[in-house]
Amino acid sequence: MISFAHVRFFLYLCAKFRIISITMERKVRVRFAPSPTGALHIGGVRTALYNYLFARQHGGDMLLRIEDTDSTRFVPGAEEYILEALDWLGIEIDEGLRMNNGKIEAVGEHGPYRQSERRESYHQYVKQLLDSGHAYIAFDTPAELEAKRAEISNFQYDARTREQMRNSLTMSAEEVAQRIANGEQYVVRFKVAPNEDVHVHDLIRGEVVINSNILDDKVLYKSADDLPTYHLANIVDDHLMEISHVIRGEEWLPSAPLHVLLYRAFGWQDTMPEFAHLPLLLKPDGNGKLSKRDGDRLGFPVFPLEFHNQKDGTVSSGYRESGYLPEAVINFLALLGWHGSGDKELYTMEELIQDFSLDRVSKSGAKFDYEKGKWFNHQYLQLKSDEELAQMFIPVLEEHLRDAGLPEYRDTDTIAKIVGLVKDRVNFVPELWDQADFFFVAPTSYDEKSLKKRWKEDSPQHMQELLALLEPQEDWSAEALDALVMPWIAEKEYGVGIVMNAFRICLVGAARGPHIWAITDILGKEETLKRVQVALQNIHE
RNA sequence: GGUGCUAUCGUCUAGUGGCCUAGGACAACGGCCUCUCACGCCGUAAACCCCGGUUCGAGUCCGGGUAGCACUACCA
Repeated sequence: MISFAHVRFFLYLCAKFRIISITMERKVRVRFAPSPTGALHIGGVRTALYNYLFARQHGGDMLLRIEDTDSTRFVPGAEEYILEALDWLGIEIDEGLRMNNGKIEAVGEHGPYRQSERRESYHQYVKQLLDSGHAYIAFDTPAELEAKRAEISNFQYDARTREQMRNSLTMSAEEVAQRIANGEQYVVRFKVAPNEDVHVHDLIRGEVVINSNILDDKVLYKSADDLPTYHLANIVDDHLMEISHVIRGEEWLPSAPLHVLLYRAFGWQDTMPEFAHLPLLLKPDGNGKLSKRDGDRLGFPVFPLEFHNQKDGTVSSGYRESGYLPEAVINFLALLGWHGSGDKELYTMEELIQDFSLDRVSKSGAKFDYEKGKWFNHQYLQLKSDEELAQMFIPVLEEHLRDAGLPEYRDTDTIAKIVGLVKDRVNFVPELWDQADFFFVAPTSYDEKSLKKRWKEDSPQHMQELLALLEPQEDWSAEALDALVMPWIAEKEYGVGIVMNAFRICLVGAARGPHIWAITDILGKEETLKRVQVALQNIHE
């Protein structure tokens, strides 16, 4: 006969010895729980990615919950931004809030998924802690606390000091009730037991032990806005939403013991999630956490999408708008803090899901290397077909040609052909313009350095002769032109480099670009000859 | 200040006691290719934070330093 006590004891053993709890194969459920306080930072994106990879690999669920318990820091549009960014990157949400064709939708049985909408459900848990003596009510005002901190250095609201403060531990029940009835504002604080070693098992760092003396009696709930703080809401929601693994940034490691204590106070230690604290993303130069300012200073985005902050009116650049491909951003981010067992560096999302594992995540912070990010984008750009790239390039093209308009002979097929000629030399789609501008606009000026080096005394003479040679030519194919021009150069002994570079300057305006016959092929006979004539008139030494 | 985490080329990292004369990638530099600029290919330079200990043997294990970072709110 198996009694309830037996089951409890078994669960206790499972919690005590991790090996058993792993073999129990609890359904994997992870969550990404951002705050809508602005654009989603690239470090947050990586946290979301690792959660997603972990969930997919274990056939589990990826949840998205909005942690908006601080009404003062709310930024309009931030929530949409976060969901849109994840959608763009291909990080799929199984439960909670997600983007569906540009509209926010909520899916799942554990909702609502915004903490501000879960207000009522936190009340009973605050009460539970109060009733069980794990928490108490405090009336100290922010000003009083500030004064206390100014008066006593290193002041901490804890077992040593709470007896001197204005709270339900130092007042009669009647006085507490009276104050609340009078509408006095209060907070509920967690009562941390002193001098206890709290063990946190971290999947990346192993056992972390912190003495409870350094923990303060954290505020769990504030009556002012009738909302819990992060710590309470987070634990309650993770429990209610049956989260199995909490994968979050290293900045949370110091408060993990508090969270463990909270799980215990609620009596939820048997189903407490596993923790994994990810290393931080650091500044490329110097030390410290990567911040928005670093991006501005060093000239690269730290946000996935461009963000228009409705609160302060600022605009921040994004990876998407800078021409990044989502698969490149994913690959780049995945390798910042994680590495497979071999030398492989190019991973599709599917391969990442296959190979990802938390025990191969680094323990130390990773400096953000923007140059490597460019390289990843280059790799993924080359994988795209010319047609796909042409579609992405056309908006850029139209932007550049706004006044001039697209020449009629530049149809989509031709654009794809042009893209194919220059794509291997760019890292980003917008850079295609820098490489291919002369296909669309005839040169109006000629690069000085190129002229100095490649435009010789005889060049006008050569170009005149070349013009005469090309004018009667009917077959304008690359092969035909090559067969016509090369023997002529050889016969006249002008030198291939001399003639071709001068020719190139006429057509391009500088000493750059793809093979010359590829250029004449796209330009066509009429435009080619015209450009040489114009150059002959305009180039003066 | 206190507590915790971390420590291999400039950067991301491989490395789980002998396969390490420390491997790969980005960036740098040099060469090749070539009508140009790129791309690409080939190559060069470049690291185990310091001091002890354990061991026949330490980048790898242990201790102590040092340094960096994070946290230390009625923010998350």
